[in-house]
Amino acid sequence: MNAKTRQRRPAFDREAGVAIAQALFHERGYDAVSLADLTEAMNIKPPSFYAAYGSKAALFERAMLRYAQENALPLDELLAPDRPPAQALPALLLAAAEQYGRDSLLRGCMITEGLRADDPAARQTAENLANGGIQAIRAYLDQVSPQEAQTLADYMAVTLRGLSASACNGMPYERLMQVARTAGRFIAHELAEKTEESTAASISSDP
Amino acid sequence: MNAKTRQRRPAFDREAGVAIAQALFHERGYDAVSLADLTEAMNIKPPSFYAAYGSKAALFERAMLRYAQENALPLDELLAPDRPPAQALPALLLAAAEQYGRDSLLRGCMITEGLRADDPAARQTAENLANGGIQAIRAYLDQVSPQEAQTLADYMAVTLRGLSASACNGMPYERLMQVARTAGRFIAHELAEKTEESTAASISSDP
DNA sequence: TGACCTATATAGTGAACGCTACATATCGCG
DNA sequence: CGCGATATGTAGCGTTCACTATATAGGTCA
Repeated sequence: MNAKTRQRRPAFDREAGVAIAQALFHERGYDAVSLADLTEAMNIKPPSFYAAYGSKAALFERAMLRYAQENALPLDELLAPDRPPAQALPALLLAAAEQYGRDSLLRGCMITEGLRADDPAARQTAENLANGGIQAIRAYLDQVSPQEAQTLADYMAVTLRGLSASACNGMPYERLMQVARTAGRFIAHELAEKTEESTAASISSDP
Repeated sequence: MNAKTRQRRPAFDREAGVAIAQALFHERGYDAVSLADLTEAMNIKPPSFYAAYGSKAALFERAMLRYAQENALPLDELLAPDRPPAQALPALLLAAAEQYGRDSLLRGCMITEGLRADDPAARQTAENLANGGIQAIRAYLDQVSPQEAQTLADYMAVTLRGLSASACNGMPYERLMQVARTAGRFIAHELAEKTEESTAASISSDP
């Protein structure tokens, strides 16, 4: 008993509470989920809630971080620097559409939709996470296609937000995927033309 | 009479009130605008508000109808049946981006963003108007490019929603326009290829 | 055991929400 | 001028919001 000086009694599983909150926030959005909704879903009372999480906004941040870790797109793999953009960007769009439309209840991107929260603190949290994703795309494009980086990054941002919003508004999975395929094909065509124009340019042999 | 403790002003301009509400709802969204915000902006008291408009949701509907009449994109002209889609669809995207990003305060599409209202009645109103726009695009494409109508209509819907969401989240006007130009060029390229493929094919001349 | 400590439930807090009962002020009309 | 109809201001309705003061139940240690 020397090692454990004092054991915290886990009267209720706090991580499980974060998971419950994550689902509720993803399903309905930050503002539409009330304290009463959360405490009822967790089967606890408000004082336990505040002892465990501090505030609704703080729990939202934990829920979004959990979402980012468990559900966010693997940008590191999708946007590996040795991957040509004509392959990476369509793959990213497909992966996004697949995730946004997969679960009929948890539609869209929790972070992207969190940008619309009325609460400033919650919105700021979402903005920080969303900026991370956008900057990852931008950093990748700065390496592989610096001339078109800004335009392509903005096009990706707009398309991803449109996919998330459309998913939230009920566009079926198959049609979301079809739009992602279409946008990906557009990008691939555009990049193919650019490559043809600059024929003898940097030839990065792909493994 | 000690003093006229209560003064009453002449009747206020109800249409002007709708215009004020339209601006507030567009700027902040339905849920983020409270009755206190509305009555303060109109310089009236709640009973006058309810005598004039019935409810917050009813005023939102009037404000969105006003928006649709005054600010909505001229789909009839942009999507005239005799206009080729390779010209009409990019023009629609450009017009949308132009409108969504023009006013730094009234960003995005009021109807599209109204789809996110928590209040069911307000959301239903927005959905009815939004469906009208989508169906106009779909009806145009059914005429001019029936084979690709569904996919192109969905692509347009996703891109328009992405443009509106990105505008609301602060993407600058010039970058919105650049994304719209890019997406429009993608569509034009795609449709040009389709036309080349079916050059000598069955030319079912529609009158 | 019994002091100690933490997490819990009871039962609220004040503020803001959309909305309204009521009395009073203004207007059109004779 | 007076009367009815109407619209407005004062004041407050009931509800819900995020959040908390207080006391107790239950586990951990001496």
